[in-house]
Amino acid sequence: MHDPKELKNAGLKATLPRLKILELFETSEQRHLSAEDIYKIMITNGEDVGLATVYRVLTQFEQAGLLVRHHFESGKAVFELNEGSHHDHIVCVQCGHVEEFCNEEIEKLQHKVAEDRGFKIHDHSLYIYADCIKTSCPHKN
Amino acid sequence: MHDPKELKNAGLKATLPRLKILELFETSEQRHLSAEDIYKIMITNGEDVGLATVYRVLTQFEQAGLLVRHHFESGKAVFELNEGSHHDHIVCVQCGHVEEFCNEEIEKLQHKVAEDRGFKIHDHSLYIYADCIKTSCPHKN
DNA sequence: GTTTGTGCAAACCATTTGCACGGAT
DNA sequence: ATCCGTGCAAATGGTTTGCACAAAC
Repeated sequence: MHDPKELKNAGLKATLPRLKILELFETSEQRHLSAEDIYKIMITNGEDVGLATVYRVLTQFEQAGLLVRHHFESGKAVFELNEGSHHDHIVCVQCGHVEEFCNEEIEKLQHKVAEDRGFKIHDHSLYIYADCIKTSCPHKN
Repeated sequence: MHDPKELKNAGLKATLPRLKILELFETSEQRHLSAEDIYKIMITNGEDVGLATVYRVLTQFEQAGLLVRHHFESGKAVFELNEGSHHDHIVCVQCGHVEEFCNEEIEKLQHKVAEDRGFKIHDHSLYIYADCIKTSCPHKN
C-alpha cells in the first residue's frame, strides 16, 4: 500500500480508494490511464469501488496537482502522474500509442511565442503546456 | 451562397446543409466551431436542419480534407477550415480563447523528434501535428 | 459524533445510429 | 425508380450528481 502522507499533504483524507488509485499510477506500466482503465483494474483486483468514485478521485488528484489530465484524440480523458518535469507527447493517430519526450529548445520557442502574444505563463499551473504530436508509429496496436 | 465545386471535388453532393455549413466556416469570425455552435447559428438563421446532420456533415468534411478536428480542453470537438498550412494552437485554460501560430523551428524540431523515434510522418494526413499550448491569456472571456 | 467520502442509480451532455421520408439524377 | 441525404427520436458512451449509508478523524 501507499504512503498516506502524500495525500494528507494535498489536503485529502487518506481513504482506501484514494490510496489504491494513487498506488496504481505509481506501479502501472502504462503511464496514461483513463477512469475506465482504473475502474476495470480495481474491479479485477477484487476491490469494491464505484466508477463515480474513480472519477471523483481523479478530479481531486488533478486539482491537488498529483495528476495531469489529457484529452489526446479519443473522447475519453486520460491521466498521468504529475512529476513536475514538463514533457510533450507523440500520439499515433492510428493505434493511439503515446510516447513522451522533452525538448528544451521546443519549450523555449513555445514560451517565446506565448509571451510575444501577451499570454501569461504560470509556473504553478499543471497546464502550461500539453503539446502532442499526432502521427503514425511503428507499433502494432 | 457558396460555390458547389469545392464539394463536388471532394466527392460530395452539393446539398443545402453542406453548402451552408461550408459557407459558415468561410465567413464566420470564429475559426473554431463546434457542432453545437453551427447548429445554433443555423437554427437562428431560420434554417431547418437537424443536429445529427451537422455531425454527419462535419465528419464527412473532415474525411474529405476540408476541415480539421481538434479536441483542446473541453469535452466537445471543434472544427476549422483546412487551409493546408500547418499551424499550432495556444489555448487559454481559463477562458478557452484560442490563438494560432506558425513556427518553422518548432516544426522542424518536432519532426526530428518523431523521426528519431521511428514515427512515420505522412504528409497527406491532416493529423500530422496538432500541438497546442495551454496557458492563461490576457483576454477576458 | 461529526464530517467527509463512498456506492449505486439516475441524470447529463456530446455524439452516433436506425429508420422512414424527401429530393436529386 | 433508385440512390443518397435528411430530420427526428432513440441509443450510446463518457462523465456528473443526488442521496442514503459507511468510513475516517
